[in-house]
Amino acid sequence: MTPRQARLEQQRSDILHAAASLIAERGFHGMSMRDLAEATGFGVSSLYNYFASKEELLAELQIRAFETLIAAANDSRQETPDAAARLYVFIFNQVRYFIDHADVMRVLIHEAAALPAEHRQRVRSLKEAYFRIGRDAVAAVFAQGCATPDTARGPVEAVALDRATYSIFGMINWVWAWYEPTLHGTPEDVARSIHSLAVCGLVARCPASPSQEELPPGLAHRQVSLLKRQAGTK
Amino acid sequence: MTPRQARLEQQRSDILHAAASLIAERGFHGMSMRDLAEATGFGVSSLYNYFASKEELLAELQIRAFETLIAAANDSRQETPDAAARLYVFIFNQVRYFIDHADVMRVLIHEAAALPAEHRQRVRSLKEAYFRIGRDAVAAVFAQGCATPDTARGPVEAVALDRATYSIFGMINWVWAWYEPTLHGTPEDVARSIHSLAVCGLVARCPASPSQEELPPGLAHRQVSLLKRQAGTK
DNA sequence: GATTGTCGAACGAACGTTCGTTCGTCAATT
DNA sequence: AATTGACGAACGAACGTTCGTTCGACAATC
Repeated sequence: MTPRQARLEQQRSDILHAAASLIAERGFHGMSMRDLAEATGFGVSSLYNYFASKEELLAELQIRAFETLIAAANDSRQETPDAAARLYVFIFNQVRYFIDHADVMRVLIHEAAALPAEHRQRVRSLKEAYFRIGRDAVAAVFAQGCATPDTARGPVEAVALDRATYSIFGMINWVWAWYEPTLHGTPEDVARSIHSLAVCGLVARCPASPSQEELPPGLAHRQVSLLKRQAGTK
Repeated sequence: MTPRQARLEQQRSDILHAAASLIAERGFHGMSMRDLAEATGFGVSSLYNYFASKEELLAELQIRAFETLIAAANDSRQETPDAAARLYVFIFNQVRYFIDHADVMRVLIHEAAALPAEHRQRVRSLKEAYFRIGRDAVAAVFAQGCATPDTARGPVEAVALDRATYSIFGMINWVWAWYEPTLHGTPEDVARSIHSLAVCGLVARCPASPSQEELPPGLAHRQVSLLKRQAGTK
């Protein structure tokens, strides 16, 4: 990659960072290109050297975010054979990512509908791919639980599995709305609470508590950065 | 109430209905007063006979919604002595309300930050009051679970209780993002899935399954309507 | 019972501002 | 000499809001 392209990519990334912050604060329609220009230090018109329109800027932001999320989830997929532990890794990765990039998270959740129809489909398919990864992790835990001798549950229907998966995503996605580092513990605490609720529930005796044992420090704890910055900047 | 006032209230309610739908679709900043005028059949300026500003319209929408939610939750609070069953009623009420009024729900979740500072505080206190109701229900289930002899859990710390409560709210609040009546079962199915996940988890043997027994058909199933319409008008 | 006055309610037009976007220019880099 | 990238100026459109006016219903007056 020529230094020309590197510099261009760097500045596109900077603009996306600033845009994520502003959109998270005021919504897509609430952020003006003049706001974004002031935040980045560019003139208003210079932004159009990097993105064709305001909408394409939003689309690029969401696409990059989901691609990063999917890559991180895939990387740490087959680390451990235990289903409950794998689910914990999945939950923790996403929780920490959302806590580290709260503004991007808000954009992902809030502004899917603001996209033009063309980019909508691309983002939706990425979202569905990510959902399937999560559902596989949930299904594995489900199957493992059903295999225990003292439960008489039959095989889980697909609809119920979908509902359970969406509910678990709900717990994770809602973190942006309430989490305060000074009030609610570490990201690990949050991930443990969610995982424990998902696997064991509020009152049941928990047959699998993988939250205690430490995670492999490699891929699972790898720092995922949505909009990658060049080394040395900021 | 004089028929004059009744008519005025009726039309305020109509406008709020239309606004909820438009804001849910495009966001607060994405809805223009001209859009709202066209949707309601009023002229643009006539809207200002009913609301002082666009922001006050949003504030009124949110305040009414939370007041309705709180009233419904309070009504069905002490129906049954069983903690798990009470939690189910709480979950089901909110799930059904969100399914019936998906647009209002989206406004509540998305547009809290768009409020001016004055109304912000009022909405926030309502939200906190509602949270406390939910947390009490969760705490009761927690305490009941801890009392069972085969678990060795100590008393639940306040922080963990908060995290669990927020997570359960997350499952419920996320429903708007995925629920499709033709794909994901009835509202009762959704509430049962969430409640089962909250109380029993994915794999644990469930000590309390109150979802099977029917609910009292009175207050718990009472239809809650956010923006009350006069009888007889569509 | 006709006339008059009051007032709420709805409107079109226009306000000043801000929106996203385009264009021509010009300095800096290659 | 050629290309890139940053810029201010300007565009038409749309924004939230205000204004003056009009219309029709209802009570009080004659």
